[in-house]
Amino acid sequence: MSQHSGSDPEVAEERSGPKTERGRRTLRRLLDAAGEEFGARGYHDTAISNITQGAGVGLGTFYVYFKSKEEVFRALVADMGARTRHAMTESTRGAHDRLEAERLGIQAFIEFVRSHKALYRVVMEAQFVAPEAYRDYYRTFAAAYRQQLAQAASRGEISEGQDDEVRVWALMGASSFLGIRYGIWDADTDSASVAEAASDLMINGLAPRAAKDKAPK
Amino acid sequence: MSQHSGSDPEVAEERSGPKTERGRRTLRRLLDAAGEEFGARGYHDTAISNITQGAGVGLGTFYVYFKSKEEVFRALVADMGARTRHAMTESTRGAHDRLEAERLGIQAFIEFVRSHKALYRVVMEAQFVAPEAYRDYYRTFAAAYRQQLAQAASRGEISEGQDDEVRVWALMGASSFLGIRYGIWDADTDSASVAEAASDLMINGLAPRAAKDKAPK
DNA sequence: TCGGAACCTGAATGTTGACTCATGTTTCAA
DNA sequence: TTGAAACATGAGTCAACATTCAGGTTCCGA
Repeated sequence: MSQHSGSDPEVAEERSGPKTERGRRTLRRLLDAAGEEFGARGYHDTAISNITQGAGVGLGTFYVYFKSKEEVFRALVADMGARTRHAMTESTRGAHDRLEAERLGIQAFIEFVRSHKALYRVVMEAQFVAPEAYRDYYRTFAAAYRQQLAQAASRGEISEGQDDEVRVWALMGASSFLGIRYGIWDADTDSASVAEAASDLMINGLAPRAAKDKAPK
Repeated sequence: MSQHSGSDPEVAEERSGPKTERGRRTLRRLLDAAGEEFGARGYHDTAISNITQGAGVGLGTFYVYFKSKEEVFRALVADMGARTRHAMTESTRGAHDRLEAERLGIQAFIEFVRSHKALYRVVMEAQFVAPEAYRDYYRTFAAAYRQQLAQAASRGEISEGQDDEVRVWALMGASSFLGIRYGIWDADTDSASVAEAASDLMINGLAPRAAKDKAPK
């Protein structure tokens, strides 16, 4: 929950993070508070003093741990990237094939956004506040996704597409928008049925089903 | 091109816009300059003085036409909404059926983003600067898109989906991400082949093609 | 030719908020 | 016990705007 991923977020300290337990605790409080505040008010409407108050530390303390306002923000985006990938990996672990994994992934993503509304907003705002971090977020995700598709295709579970990079971005875009639409704007809709409808589209496409008991036209 | 849509953007003037030709020209210059600046530097890094300098007018003149910085921004988003819908309508006009329209639409969207990079950024940033305007942008788009799908389904051109709202958002998301990926980040890739690969996914899905000359498995 | 409506202007105002720094306080190894 | 490394602090600095305003200038009908 508050493990903040594997690789330490880049903190101000030239090398290594806090040296003492007290320091690590303070860093964690600052990161958590920053997530809350940025998520709730957005980057520009969040003052450093909001964050330090949220963390229950003095204003100056912030600059003991971060070089700038932007730096915490970047750390949060990187952290979210790791968490998102982790959640996706977990949710699709039990799938029997890629097609099932797609459905599970879409549903898990919507639910992930729902339960991390604030932090997910941070990721999206990164597009404007820290474009590099934003691109990394999606590039890393896309790379992992591509590999999944390639393996699935070689197993014959999905078709050989014309261009997996394109497929991956289309799929990420679909999930992303569904995440906003049903994870944030309309968080009451049953996520399973949304995922069912969406994965039906992603798996079978828009084309009319070949008629089985009825001649077409 | 610079018609700025049908319904006037909401200007500061309580009722009606500029009364004279000079006024209309100044308003247009301000809107164009605002689009340039916001698109290039983003909302928060753009100062009103940047806009007025770009438009070649005095600082105070801005407030003759707009109540606030946010107001121009909203006007720009609304304008872009109209232009986007217009571009999509035009590009799919000649399609023989909905499946072809999808491919044309994806390609047209990528090209639209390419040729309006700056303004498209404005739309995306609206998510944080003017959330209402952002939601309107997509809601209006979604409504029109749904209607297209419903009609196509009744004509038998596409399958009856489980939930057209979900399909529409997935499709918009896919196009949106492809627009960013291939319209902004990598604007050199041939848009036709991206659209071809993407529409193949949206039309036929990920599922392996039913074997015609080879038994499955 | 005149008056007022429409339009233009940029210096001045006021606020906001990121970041610094000089001065503590706490921790802990020797 | 001690001193120095690590950590904490918040008043003060400073630059960056958004917005206002009081005083022009231009246009046009009568």
